Amino acid sequence: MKLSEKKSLKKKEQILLSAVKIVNRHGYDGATMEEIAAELLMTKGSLYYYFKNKGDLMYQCHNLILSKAIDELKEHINEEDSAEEMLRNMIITHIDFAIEEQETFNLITRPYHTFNKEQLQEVLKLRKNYSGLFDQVIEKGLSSKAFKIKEPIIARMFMLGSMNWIQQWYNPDGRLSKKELQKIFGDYMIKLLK
Amino acid sequence: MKLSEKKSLKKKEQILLSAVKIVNRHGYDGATMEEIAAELLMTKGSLYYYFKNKGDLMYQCHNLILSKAIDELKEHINEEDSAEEMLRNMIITHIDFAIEEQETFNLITRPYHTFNKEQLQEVLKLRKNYSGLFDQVIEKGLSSKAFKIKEPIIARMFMLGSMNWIQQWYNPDGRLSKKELQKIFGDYMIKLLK
Amino acid sequence: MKLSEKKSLKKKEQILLSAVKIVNRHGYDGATMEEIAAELLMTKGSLYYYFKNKGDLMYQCHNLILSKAIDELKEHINEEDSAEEMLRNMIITHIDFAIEEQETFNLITRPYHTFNKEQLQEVLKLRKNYSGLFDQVIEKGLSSKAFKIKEPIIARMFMLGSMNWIQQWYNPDGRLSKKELQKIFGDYMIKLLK
Amino acid sequence: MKLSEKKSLKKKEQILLSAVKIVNRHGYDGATMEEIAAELLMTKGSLYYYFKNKGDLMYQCHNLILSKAIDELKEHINEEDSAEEMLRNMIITHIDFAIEEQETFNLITRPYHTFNKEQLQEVLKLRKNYSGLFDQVIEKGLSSKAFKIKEPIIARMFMLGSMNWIQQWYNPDGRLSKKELQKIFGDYMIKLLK
DNA sequence: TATGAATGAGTGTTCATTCAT
DNA sequence: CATGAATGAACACTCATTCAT
Repeated sequence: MKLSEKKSLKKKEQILLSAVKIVNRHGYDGATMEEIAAELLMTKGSLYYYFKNKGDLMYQCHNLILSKAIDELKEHINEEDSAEEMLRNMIITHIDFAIEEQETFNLITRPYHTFNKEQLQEVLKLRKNYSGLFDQVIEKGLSSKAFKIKEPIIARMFMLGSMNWIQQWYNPDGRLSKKELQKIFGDYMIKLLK
Repeated sequence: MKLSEKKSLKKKEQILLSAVKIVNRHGYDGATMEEIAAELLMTKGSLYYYFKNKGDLMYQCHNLILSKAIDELKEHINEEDSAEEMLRNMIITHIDFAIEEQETFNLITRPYHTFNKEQLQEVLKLRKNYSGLFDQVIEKGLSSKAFKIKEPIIARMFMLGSMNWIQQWYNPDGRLSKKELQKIFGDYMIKLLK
Repeated sequence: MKLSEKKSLKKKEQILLSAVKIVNRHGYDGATMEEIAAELLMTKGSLYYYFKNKGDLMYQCHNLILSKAIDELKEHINEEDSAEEMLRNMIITHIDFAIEEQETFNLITRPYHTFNKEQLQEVLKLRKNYSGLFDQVIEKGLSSKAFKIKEPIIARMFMLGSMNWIQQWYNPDGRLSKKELQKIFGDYMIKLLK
Repeated sequence: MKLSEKKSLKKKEQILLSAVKIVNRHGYDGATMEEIAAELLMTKGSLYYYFKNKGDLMYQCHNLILSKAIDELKEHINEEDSAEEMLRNMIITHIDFAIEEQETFNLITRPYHTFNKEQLQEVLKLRKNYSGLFDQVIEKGLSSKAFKIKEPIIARMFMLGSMNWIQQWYNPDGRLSKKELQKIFGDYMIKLLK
C-alpha cells in the first residue's frame, strides 16, 4: 500500500469517528454532512471525496461500531470459561456499547429506511453474526446443562431487547452505576436461562 | 355538543388515525403533512384547520396510542386476579401494541427531539403512568410473595425493553404466531420475577 | 330603504371599525381576515358576504378614515376665522388622526401595492381633496397677506410630511403631551408660512 | 485577506444591492427571496449561503443604506462651515437618499415588525446616530445665535418628517427638479430655525 | 485533495378565497 | 346570513449533492 493510500484510509477513519459522534448526538436523519465536516474543520464538499454519499457514510458508521462490538464479543468466547462466565462478560460488553455508542450501535429502528438494499443486506449479516455469538454461548450452556430453556432464540432476543432499551433510560448520574447495572442485568439473564 | 362539533371531532380522529398509520410507516420525521393528508384525500393545508402544526399532530398521535394502551392495561388490574395472571394479561396487551402500533407506540428514541417542552412533559407523565401500572403489579406480587426480586424497577425496565424490541424482529409470517410469542414472553417474565 | 338593508349597512360599518382597529395594529398586510372577523366573534367566511375581498375591505377602511378626517377638517373652514386660526385647528385635527388612527390614516407608503387601480384612483381623489383643504387655507392666508410664501404646494407637503411623521416617534408617555405637541407644531407651521 | 474571501464579500455586496433594489420596489414584506435571487440569476437556496435568513438580509439592507447615509452626512460636518451651510448640505443628502433609496432608507413604519430584537437595537442605535448629526448642527447654530428655536428636538423631527415624506409624492418628471426641491426645502428649514 | 459556491427538490406553514349546508 | 371546512398558491428555509478551480 502506498503512503498516500494509507493517509487516505486514516482520513476516512477520522471522518468516520467524527460522524459516529454526530450520529450519536442527533441520530442518522438529524446528522448533517455540514456538522460532520465541521467537527473535523473540513467542508462538507470534501466528504464526498471519501464517501459516495450520506447513506454510505452512515452505513460505514454503523458497520464500524458493529464490527468493533463483534470483535470485543469474540474475545470473551473461548474454551476455558463456563457459558455463564462468558455470557456475563458479553453482557458487560453489550451494555457498554449500548450506553456509550447510543445511536450508531442502536440496532436501529427501521434500518431499511436508513440503508439501501446492499447495505441492509450487509448490516443484517453483521447483526446475525453478532446475535450468533450470543446464541453460541447459550447453546454451549444448554449442552453443558448449565442452562435450561425451551426457545433459545426467543430468549436471546428477549435478552438483547432488554439491554438495547437501557440507552433510553440510563442516567450516568442515577442511583446505580453502569457497573452495578451490568451486574444486575447479568444476574437476571442467568436467572432467566437457568 | 352540537352536531357540527361532533363531526369535527370525528374528522380530527380520522386525521389522527391516518397520521398514526403514516408515522408507523415512516417514523415521526419521515412522515410528511402531505402524505398524511393524501391518505385522507385532503390537501395538507386542511390539516392546519384541525392541528396547530406538525408537532402538535405528532404529539397527539403518540398521546392517543399511549392513552389507549394505558386504558387497556388498567382493565387488567383488579382485586380478584393474582399478580401473575394480571401480569400475563398486561404482557399480552403491551406486545399487541408494540407489534400493531409500531412507531407511535415506540417509547421513542430521543423524544426531546420530536416533542416540545410542554408535550415532552405530558408524554413523560403518560409514560410514567404506563410503567407505574407494571410496577404496581410487580409490587403486588412481591407483597404476596409470589415474586422475589431485588430491584423491581430495573426488572420492570428489563421487561419493557425486551418487549419493545419485539417490533424490530417480529415477523407475522414467522415460525411463532403472535399468540405463542405472548405466551413465551409471559413465561419468561414470570420466571424472571419468581 | 328596507330594514334588512339598514341592518346590513350597520353590520358593514361594524366590520369596518373592527378592521380599522386591526389594521392600525398590524398594518394592511399584517391584518388577516381571520383576526378581523374574530374581533367581532364572526368567522372569516362571513366577511365575504359584506366585502368582495380583502382589498375591498382595506380600501373601505382607508376611505372611511380619510372621509372622516376630511369632514372634520371642513368644520374648521369658514368665513369668520382668520387663516391662521383655521390652520391651527386643522393641524390639531390632522395630528389627532395621525396619532389616533395610525395605519389607516397613514397616507400610505406604496398605496399602489395595497389598492387596485380603481381604488387607487378614488383614494388619490380623496387625498387631493384632503390636501386641497390645506391649500385653500394657505391661499386665503396669502391673499390676506397673513402668509408670505413662494411655493405654497411644496409648503403644504412640507407641513403634512412633518405631521405624518409624528406617528413614528410619538410616545403618549413622553415629555410632551399631545396637546403641547399640537401647539408647537402649529407655531412652527405659522412661522414657516409667515 | 485571501482572494476568495474578497470575492465572497463582493458577492455578498452584490446580493445586498440586488435586495435593496427589490425592497425599494416591493417593501420588506413584499420582497421574496426568490425575486432577489432571480435578479442576480441565482436560485434562492444560494442566498442562504451568504445570509442566515431573510430577516438577516433585510436588516443588512437597511443597515447598509443607513450607514452610507450617516457617512455622507458626516462629510458635511466640519469646523469651517457655518451651521446654515452645513445644514443645507445635509438636507441635500437626506433628500437624495429619501428619493433614491426609497424603502430601504425609509425610517420604517413598524420596524419591530420587520426586525428582531438585536437587529432592532442596532437599527435604533444607527437612527439615533443619524438624527444626532442633525441635532449637532442645530445645536451649533443655536450657540452661534444663527438659529433661534425653543424645541430643537421637535424641530429636528419636524424637518426629518417633512423630508421623509417627499418619497410619497416626488415625481422625477414633475414641475420641479430634485435640485430645485432641495433648494426650497433648505430655505424652508432655515426659515423655520431662524 | 480540498473548497467555495451553487443548486433544486422537498417540507412546514400561512392565508385569502370559495362554497355547500 | 353565517359558518365550517377545504383548497391551493405562495413563501421561507434546509440539505444532500455537484463541480469547477
